Formats: sequence, C-alpha cells, structure tokens
Amino acid sequence: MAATMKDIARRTGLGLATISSYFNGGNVREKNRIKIEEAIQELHYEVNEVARGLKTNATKTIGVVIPELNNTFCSEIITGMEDILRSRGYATIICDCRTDRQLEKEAVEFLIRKRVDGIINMPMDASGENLRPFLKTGRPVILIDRHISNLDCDCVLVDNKKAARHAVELLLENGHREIGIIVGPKDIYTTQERLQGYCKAYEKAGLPLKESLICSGDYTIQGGVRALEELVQRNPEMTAVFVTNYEMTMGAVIGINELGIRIPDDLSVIGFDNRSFARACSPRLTIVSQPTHEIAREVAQIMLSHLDGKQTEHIVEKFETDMIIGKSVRKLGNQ
Amino acid sequence: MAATMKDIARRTGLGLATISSYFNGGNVREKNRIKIEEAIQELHYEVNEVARGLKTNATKTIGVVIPELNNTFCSEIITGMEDILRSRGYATIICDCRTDRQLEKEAVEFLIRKRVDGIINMPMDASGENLRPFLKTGRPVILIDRHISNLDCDCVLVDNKKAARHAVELLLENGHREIGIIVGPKDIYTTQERLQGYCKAYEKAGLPLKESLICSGDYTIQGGVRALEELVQRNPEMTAVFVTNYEMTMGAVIGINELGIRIPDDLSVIGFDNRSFARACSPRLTIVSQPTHEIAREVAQIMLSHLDGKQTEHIVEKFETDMIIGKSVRKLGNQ
DNA sequence: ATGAAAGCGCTAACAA
DNA sequence: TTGTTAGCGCTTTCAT
Repeated sequence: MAATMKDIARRTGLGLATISSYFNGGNVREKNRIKIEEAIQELHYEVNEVARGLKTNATKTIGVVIPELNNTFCSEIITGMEDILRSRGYATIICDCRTDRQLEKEAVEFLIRKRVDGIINMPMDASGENLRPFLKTGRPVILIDRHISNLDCDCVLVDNKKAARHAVELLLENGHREIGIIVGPKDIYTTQERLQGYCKAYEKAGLPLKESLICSGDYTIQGGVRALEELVQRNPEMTAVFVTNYEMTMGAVIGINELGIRIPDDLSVIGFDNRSFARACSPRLTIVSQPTHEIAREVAQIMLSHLDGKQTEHIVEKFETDMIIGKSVRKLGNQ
Repeated sequence: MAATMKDIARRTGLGLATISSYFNGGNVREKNRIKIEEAIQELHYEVNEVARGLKTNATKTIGVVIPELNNTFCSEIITGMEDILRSRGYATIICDCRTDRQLEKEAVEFLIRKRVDGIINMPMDASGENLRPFLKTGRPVILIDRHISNLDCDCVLVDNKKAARHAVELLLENGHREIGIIVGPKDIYTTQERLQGYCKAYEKAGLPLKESLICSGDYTIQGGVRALEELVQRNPEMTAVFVTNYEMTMGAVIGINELGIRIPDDLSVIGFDNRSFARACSPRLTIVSQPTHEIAREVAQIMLSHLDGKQTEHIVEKFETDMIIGKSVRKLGNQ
C-alpha cells in the first residue's frame, strides 16, 4: 500500500541506512538528499511511526486520564496541552474515567498496553498505586490539580489553600459570619486543601467552625443543586456560600433560583472557575478563577522536557488563582 | 524489559505460533492453555500492540477531529464515544483544531501519519478534501453534525431544519413577529440548515423576512455577546431571539444582562443545547436540545461495525431534537 | 494442534 | 558518508 523506506531506497539506489539517517537528522550528501526528497515526493512517502515505535520503544503518544471530560476545568487544560503536544508530534489519547476509581485504574492499564510515552493524570485515586507500574517503566507521569506524596512524578496545581482562604476572607470582610462551603468528596486532595483554607480564615477571624456549614458534593451540577439545598435547609441563618468548582457552582445557582432565593440580597455567593458563566449570571458572580491556560502549558512543557531527556528531577509547580469580583457578595450592615 | 511472546514460548516450551494462536482465539490444547496462562501470570506478559499493529496494519486507534473541545456539544459527544471505543480496545486521539481550517487539515494529516484505523470528524471544511487521502486507504470516516455530499462516508446529525423551524414557530405562535436569529458562520452546514428552518417558519406564517434580523456569530461566547448587541442595536422592534448553539446562547444571555434587558419582558429567548445552563438562568431558558448521548453512541457503533467489517454501506443517521420549555418566551398580547 | 520461518517497516551497530 | 545486516515483537503461511 503506502510506500516504505525500501521503496525509496530502491528508487534512489541508496541503502536503507542512508534513508533512515536522512529522516533522523544525520548527514547525507547534498546530491543524495535531493534524490531522496524527490523520491519522497513521487511516492508520497511518510515515515511509519508504528514501525519506528516498535524499534525505538516509543510511540510518540501521551495518555491523559481525567475524571470527566465534561468538566470545563479538564477540557480547558486538555485543549491547551493537546495543542502543544501535537505541534511536537505527540498524539494525545484521552481517557475519561467518569469519576470512577475502578475505571481510572483500567484506563491506566489500557494506556500501559498502548505503550504511551507518558501519562498525564488528574487522579481520583489518592494513593498513586495505579501509576506505579507505569513509573517502573521509567516513563514520566505528570499529575494535574491533585498532589500525591511519595510518588515519583511531577505535579502542576494551584494554591488551593490560599484560594479558599482569600474567598472566605472576602466574605468575612463583608460582615458574613455564617458561611457555607460546598466542597468535593472528602478524599480528594483539593477538597482537603480548600477546606483547610476555609478553616484557616475562620480561625484567623477568631470565629468558631460549624460542621453544618460544610457540605460535600460530587463535582457535578446535580450534586451542586443538592448540596445547596442541603446547606440552606440545615442553616437558616447562613448568609453566604462558597462553591469550590464550576459544575457545582452552576448547580448552586440552579438551586438558588429554584428555591426563589435572591443573590446577593438573601444569599451571597462566591463560585469557581468559569468567568463566562459568572458573567452570564445576574447579578454577576464573584468567583475564584484558576489559570487553566498556564497550567496546560506548564504540564505540556514539563512532559516534553522529560521526553527530550532534558529534565530528570521532579518538580511541583504551584500557580496562584485570581478573584474575579462580581456583584454576588453583599456587604452586611451589622458588622 | 517487558516480557515478549518469545519469553513465554521459551518458558512453556511451545512454539511462537501456538502462543499467538492462544491470543487470537485459536485452538490450543487444554494442557498448553494452562501452561501459557501460568507463564503470562508469572511474567506479567501483555501483548505489545505496537508490534501487532505493525504486522496487522491496524493500530486500534481512532482519530477525532473537532473544532473546539471547549464546546460542550463536542465534549459530550467525545465522552460518550470514547467510553464505548475504549471498552472495545480502541484508543481515541483527540485533535482540537481551534475552529481553524488549516489546523484541521494538518490534524487529519497528523492522524494519517499516526496510522489511525478510522477518523471521526466534525468538519470545518465543507468540501471534504482533507479527508479524501484517508478515505483512499479504505478506512472509515464518520462525520458528526455536518453533512458533506459526495464524500464516501457515514454521517450522524440532527434534523437542524426542523429544529429551527419548531423553535421559530413557537415564537410566532406566541405572537412574535420580529424574531432575531444568531447563527454560526454562513459556510457551515448547520448554519445553512437552521437558517432554512427559520425562513420556512416565516414563509409558512406568510411573513416577510428581514435581513437585519439574521446575525452570524462564530460559535464562541464572546461571539454570542457581540451578535446579540448587534441585533438589538439594528432592530429596536425585535421582541425575540433564537440562538443556535450553546456557547452563543451563553453569550447572548451575557449581552442581555449587560444591556439591562429583561427576559422575557423585554426580549424572549430560545437557546440551544445545554439543559443545565438553561436551568441556571433566571428565568429558565427555553431551549432546543440535541441528543448528544445518542449521537455519541451511534457514531461509536457505526465506527465499530465498519472496523469489524460488519458494515460496508454508508449511512446518514438523523436524530430529532427536543424542545425544553422554560420561561424565557413571553406571550405577546396583541396577536 | 503445533513448530519453523518469513516478514511487517523501521533503527542502529558495524564495516567499508 | 553509506551499505549490510540483525533485530524490535508480533502474525501468518506452510509443514508436520
């Protein structure tokens, strides 16, 4: 079917090694270079990367395991990474594990079978056990958003503790004392970090924590709706709520609308992650915004450095978040 | 490094062909089957699909080329497809071409080099020229959302004409006469179809079309904002607007909020595609909803039938859309 | 049912 | 610089 190196060797009268050398940046006599290039044109030759991969034990393919592609934080990061990786000849295999630990484990096994050169993972599993077999092959793993200690890999994330603390402090400064928080599942790294930020802010303000103001969702829209309803029901005196991812922020807004609660008159809200959605809300939502483009770029860059053999140390890169101020936080009079 | 078939041949004392036969569903004597399975366990053997691919000329990999992963219509479909394909051993390589024709062309070339077994494409390019070289290799192509005539491939989409007609008819029934429409770029298939639906509804109602009520956006949120502003400015008498994708719907809502227009008192709105966003709006948006899960399943199924050799004919599968009724359409008194 | 051997398209070591 | 050759790990005749 497609032309092979043999074909172009035959056509140019050169040996296989010369052709291979040409494709791998070796020195080829000018005259032969031209002959080879002519043959390539005529035969529409393209290197077969499958064969090359068999020989070099590298597939020029990166696996990405994420909890949910339908999560804008994930899809924004993937878009950014994929762009950079593809421009360097790497294909990106996506595995959406539907927020399921078992599926995540299977996804990593799948990628190992596919002989990917590296894995990028926003892990559900906090132990890192899934990734160990892959790491043993000496290939790079980069974690996104969630750190795992004692795992031999890089990690790119944001300062979650600080992000949460700042958001809660903003509410405290505006006179709020009964601040609800909707976090993710308790066993997820970012949940723990954000919760710590929340507690720290309360602590610094010398205020007591109330268990009932803390509610765990599952990072889905519907989970956000439920969490908000629960918080409102349990805490009649609650004046503000901080939601810690985009999907649950949308869910909280849905819940608020459907309960007939007004933002910010009845309830102040700080959301997470999606500037456009924040703008589409009326009044505009105040949100914490993560630098997804920077994260994506950094992850891709680190991966490429490893693959190029330019980096052997493992790093943890922590980005700062932004606060986008809207009109969803009310200043309480009786401070 | 990793164990090979040779290793397990040596360990079991069997020939390579027997081992291969075992993995490919051939007949192997019970006694040997057990020996092989023991060796697999002990050596942690896994078939090297790269080597297999070189031999069989199949990579168990599907390429997906879409205009924008950060588009929920795209990401929902990909999630669904990827799930099914992976469960059948196929990896999904995503190529986000950023709504750019040149990048789309390069993405297809990239996938050809990667020797993918099939391509799924939501095409920017209406000519289909990009895909021809791939089709020549005899491999399957499936188009999503946008049909291309005279191209030897399958296509899965929705009845766009009918969807648009129904939406506009709903507005007409509610007494609206000056209905704006925000469509995508004029050269995109769905734009043309949806525009035809709009025109048909006007025609049936015996009403004249007004060029100024038709506005082209670029399928982005910001494009939706701009399109809405333009429509409002050009048509002071406009009482309703129909927006034909999710991102522009969000943009339109942003524009409406920022101009201080009230839905539906000042302007009735029918949006597209995202039930959750529709619910998060206050009042709830009436929207046209596409069956993304069904589309995804169908696309994956068709792809698999082709790859299994169970299907040789090309089909065009057209799904119906739903109308989700919210409170964003006002009934005008003076009908 | 099983084994021997050729070869998929490429790279890399070695010789020339 | 270039050619020859031996694999990379697998599938697949063709014998047995």
